[in-house]
This record gives sequence, C-alpha cells and structure tokens, in this order.
Amino acid sequence: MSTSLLKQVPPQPNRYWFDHVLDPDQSARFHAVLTTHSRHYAAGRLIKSDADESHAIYVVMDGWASIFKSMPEGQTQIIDFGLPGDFFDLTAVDGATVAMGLETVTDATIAAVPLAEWLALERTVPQLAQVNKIEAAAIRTRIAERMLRLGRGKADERLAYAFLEMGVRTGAMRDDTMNCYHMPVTQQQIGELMGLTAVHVCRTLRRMARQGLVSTADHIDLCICDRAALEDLAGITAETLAQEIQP
Amino acid sequence: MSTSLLKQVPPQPNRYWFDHVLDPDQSARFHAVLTTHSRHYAAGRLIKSDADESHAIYVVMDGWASIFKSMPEGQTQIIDFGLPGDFFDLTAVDGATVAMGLETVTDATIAAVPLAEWLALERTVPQLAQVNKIEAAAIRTRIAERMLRLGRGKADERLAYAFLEMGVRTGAMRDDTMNCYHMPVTQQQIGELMGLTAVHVCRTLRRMARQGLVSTADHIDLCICDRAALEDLAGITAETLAQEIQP
DNA sequence: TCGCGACGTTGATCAAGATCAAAGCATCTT
DNA sequence: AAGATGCTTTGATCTTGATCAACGTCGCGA
Repeated sequence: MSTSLLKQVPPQPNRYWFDHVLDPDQSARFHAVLTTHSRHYAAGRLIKSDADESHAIYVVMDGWASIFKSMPEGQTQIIDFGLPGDFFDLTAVDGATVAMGLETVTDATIAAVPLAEWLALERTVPQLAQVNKIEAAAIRTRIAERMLRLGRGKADERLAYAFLEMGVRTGAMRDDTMNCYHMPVTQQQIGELMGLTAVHVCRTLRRMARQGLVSTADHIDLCICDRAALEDLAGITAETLAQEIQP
Repeated sequence: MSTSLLKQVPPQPNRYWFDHVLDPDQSARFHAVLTTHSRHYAAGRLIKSDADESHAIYVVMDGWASIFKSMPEGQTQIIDFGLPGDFFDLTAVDGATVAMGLETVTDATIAAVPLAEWLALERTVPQLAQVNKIEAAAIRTRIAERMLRLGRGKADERLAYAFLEMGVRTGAMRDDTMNCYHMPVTQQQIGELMGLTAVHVCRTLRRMARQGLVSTADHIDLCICDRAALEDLAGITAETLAQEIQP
C-alpha cells in the first residue's frame, strides 16, 4: 500500500510543544498549513540572508536552524537556535525586509508560512494567539539570558549557560538523572552563539572537561557530569531556566 | 481655572509613535487606559526586579527606563532602554514571573497596564494588534543588532552603534544636519548596555572624541561630528537602522 | 562656604580572549 | 589505499579590555 505520502505527516501526533496547547482539531488545522509550506533543506543551507525581502513566519519542523546577523566584514553572531517546534518572525519594522538571516544547522525541514496566511490562520485557529504569546515569551526570555552572559560572563560561564539552555530545550534535562544530549553544532557555531572564537571555545571546553564538569563525545554528544557546578558557573539552575523558557 | 487635572493628559496630541498608527478615537481609548495606570517615578527607581511576580505591560510615557538582567554576583546587563512610547512585556513563559527587571533611568512616568486589561483593550482597540506587531518587530530588531555588537564588536564599534541607535530612537537623526541629542545615562549604564566597564567606556569615548568622531557635553549631550566614520565603525548607516527599528 | 557624594578621567598592571599557525583525526571520495 | 575535507586540538604571541587605585569636577545641601 502506498503510505509514502502519509509519511510526510509528523510520525507522532503530539510531537511539538504547541500540540499540547491547541485542541486536537485546531492542532490539525495548524499542521495542515504547516505541511503545505514545509520544505526540506540540507545542513548549512542559507534560507534567508539578512536584508532579504520576506513576509513569512518560519517554523522549524525538524532539525536545527540558526537565526543570525553578520557584520559587514563577515563576523557572524547567532541570535538564536531554532529547534523543532520553534518559529520566528524575522521581519523588521518596515515590514518588508528581514532583520536577521536564517540558515539550517543540520538537515532540516522548515515551513515558511506566508504572513498573510498566518494572519488568516489566527482567525481560524483562535488558540494560535496563545501559542504566539508563549513562543514570544520563550524567545525573549532565553535571548535576555544569553545576552546577560554575552555581555557580562567569562568564557566558561557562557558555555555553561549554553549547555544548560540546550539541555533544557532539547528536553534532555527533564529529570535529574538524564544529563546527556546531542548538540549537533560545531565549536565554531557555539562560538558564534556565545561571542567567542572557535579556538577559545575548544580550550575552555577542554578545561571544563578536565575539571569533570562535562564530557563530550563526537560532534557533539554532551554529558553534563557535574550539574550543580555547571549551574553555579552559569548562574542559573536548569529548573529555573526550564520554568522561564520551556513552553 | 483648575486645569491641573487636565495637565496630566499628554500635552501634544500625537506625542507617541503609536498615535500615528491608531485612528483618533482608538488612540483616545488607548490613552485613557494608559493615563489610568500611569505613575511617576524618580530616577534610578526599581520598578520590577527579575523573578518578581507580574502580569502587566509596562508603557514608558515619559523619561527613560531600562530593562535589565543581573547575574547572582550582581553584574548587570541592560537588555534594552525604554524611551517614551516604548512598551514591554516582561513575563517569562510560566506567565507569572518576570524574566527581566525594570527600572527608571531618569525621572519617568510609566503605565503598568494589567495583562487582563491589555487583552481587553486588544478587543476594543483592534488596531492595537498592529501596534503590538510593530513594537515587537522594533524590539527584536534592535536587540539583534545590539547582540551582534555585543558578541562580535570591539569597544569602539559597540559605542558607535549605541550612539547611532539612540540617535535614531530619540529622533535626533531624522535629517542629515542635526546630529546632537541628549542621552541621559551614565557611562556606567552605557557599559551595562554594551558589555563594557565604565572605565573602558570612558577611555574609548575619549579616544573617539579625540579622533573627532563625537563630542560630549555634560552628562551626556552627544554630538556626532563625523557621522560617516561612526556609521563605518558601527557597520550600519543611520538610515538603514531607522528603516529597521523606527516605527 | 565647606564637605559630601556621584560621575568622569587617567595611570599602571594584569588576565582573558583573539589571532596566527600547525598538526591531529575523523569521515567521505575516488 | 590515498587524498581531500572539515572539525578539533594545541602552542606561541599579541591585543583588548578588566581591575585597582587615585584624583578631578560638578552639583547639592547643611
């Protein structure tokens, strides 16, 4: 039997955080729109560069993406990672150009829902307003936390925070026992996220591993060995962070 | 005649950017709610500390405010300045605690509109949705720009950007001739905004003044003497920035 | 007018992180 | 098996910005 087309529908019914916010029928309507606009991209693929024109909401359906900005000389800062279930409005105030770039970090499926259609959706799926608010709160909160480390933290504090945030966001740290997760990014990208060079990320990471805070396997399976020490470095507990940023 | 009560109403009818977005009657309804919840605060007054409970939208009616976060050891990062007409939702995902602190920079009037009332207002003033979107776009865009400098810029690039952003936001740089404006913040606060110590802000500012990029009078009237050079340092033109972040 | 307190300025020193460069180690290609 | 490629690791050196400390300046209130 030809199930190949059906395979494109998310395998689990409640795969994304917003599936738990929406009623089943509203969720279905939302997913219908998302699948219509979904497209698969290879890793490292540029989807939108800053200053492009755009009128879409980008929803990460699968894989990791990054929102970034670059200086004219080419140095780039990652503003946020997009994990499955995250969505972003990149438009600037003028409503036409995007203020940030979007690119895939891993192979990824991303739905680009035209703004007009998203607005229409807000009428047919009234609970989407609630989903919007939650996602906005999550984004602004984690960005503020990251900004704090970016401006004021030393290298090890920045990395400690990044590892905690990603642990919380991947859902790896939901219970106290499980402290390992896969972080499919290069040290270069960690540096671009936390304002460090790749070399310094490497050094700092080695030092943290030597001190028994974390351990890494290949590119990059991260295990948090001493969670308390890491939380102390980061200046926040995973629990607090989860409350703040976890939808 | 007793005009004292009337004096509390904003003196100019179209003082705020959103007055130009809203129809006169919707604008009036909005202002009515704002004035109800307005309160005056002295400079340097803490209005909300992070981790407080809160269910309000904070609208800066007059003066400057700062949104900030602090590390446990006390170092603070200013996430954003709030100028008249700016408004902020500080709530974290849990919907109860605020993820950032709010304090006045100058003497300021701030309206704290309870969330429930704001939501009601969104129904009576439908154009408020548009105002929300514009403000959200402005905030996320200028924060992304600042994050880029925070993570990747040298001290002079950070200051150059900060001066341009504040110039654009105060409206001082609307035409090419007028390049001076009043920036009522200490060097300490500039440092907290751009991730530098006050000492280093001072040094860098002196150097920039010596090079003829800017000049300062007391605390702090800033004149941008060489706008092109400053834009070059900042990596963005005032014009582009205005398009991106100016409602 | 004096003293106090908040900011700004300047100098000396130190540490953190950047930069440049080379080499190690996977995985993938041919 | 031999390259080729992309990422990590390590070393040497240099620059930037932090830190500590002192002094200057201005406005304010007693």
